[in-house]
Amino acid sequence: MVRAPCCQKMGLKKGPWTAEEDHILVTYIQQHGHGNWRALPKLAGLLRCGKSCRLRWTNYLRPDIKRGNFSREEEDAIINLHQMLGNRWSQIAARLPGRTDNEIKNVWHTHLKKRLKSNQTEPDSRVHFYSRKTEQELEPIDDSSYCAKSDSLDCASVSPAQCTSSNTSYVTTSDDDNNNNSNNVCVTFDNYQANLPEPDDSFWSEVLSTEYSDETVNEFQAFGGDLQVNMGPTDGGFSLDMYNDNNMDFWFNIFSGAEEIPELLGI
DNA sequence: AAGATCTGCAACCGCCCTAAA
DNA sequence: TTTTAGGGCGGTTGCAGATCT
Repeated sequence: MVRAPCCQKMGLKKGPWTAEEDHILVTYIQQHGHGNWRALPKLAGLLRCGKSCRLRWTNYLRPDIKRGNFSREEEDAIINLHQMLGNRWSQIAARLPGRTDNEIKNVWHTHLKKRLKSNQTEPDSRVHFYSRKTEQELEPIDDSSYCAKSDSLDCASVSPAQCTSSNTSYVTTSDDDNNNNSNNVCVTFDNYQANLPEPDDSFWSEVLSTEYSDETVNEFQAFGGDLQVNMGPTDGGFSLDMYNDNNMDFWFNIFSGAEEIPELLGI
């Protein structure tokens, strides 16, 4: 058997798809499914290679694709996931329903990479919160502040090296947005140290036991590696997610909401 | 107003993995 | 065990529209 060149056969069309081609492809797949991509264009009457058809379908024509701009929440999710997964776009896409790996890859290269680069600071070991207060007015932010100002909050992550065994939590973050012109300021863990207790064993135990059984947590930990907890802003306030370094299939949302996390952090 | 440059994104390329022959 | 087809994936390209000068 000799491998036939996929997209280099004479007479096969390349380049942008026309509305008519889209219609033919969608109609065919709706009626017959896509089964064998290589055979599909011939059966459907398209002068395209199977690979081109597959890409057009998966990246553009699939009915479950969400079109339109990415929300701030989605962008933050991509940034967080990219920190964990690197350029594994398909894995990132799997966690963002309706978005394709190609779309996420484009957003990363055109928006998010620049956003991170322009705001990048030295890596540190502080947890960052943002408020519309001026730096001189730093003070502990109460729950209602978080709720009301969730749209001005940026990325924060809290990552204990071990959920149940560490005495001192390891706290890290990415400094994502020092956007002064919107009067946002960065409130660091250091600034809060007097008022914000470091999350300790009891904090993580409480978080985990609230939502998950011991069995689930044990299974989660059995894969080894560090338990990681990511906290970031969402439309509703905060989302706290737990994942395992060594097995990305383990990904749990612990909380979503404005109230619980500041409360648990003792803010 | 027009040409130059930049930006965003759809599509392609080529490598890799897996299942089947 | 080897070879191949099929499909998945990440990197890159090229074009069209937007913005700048």
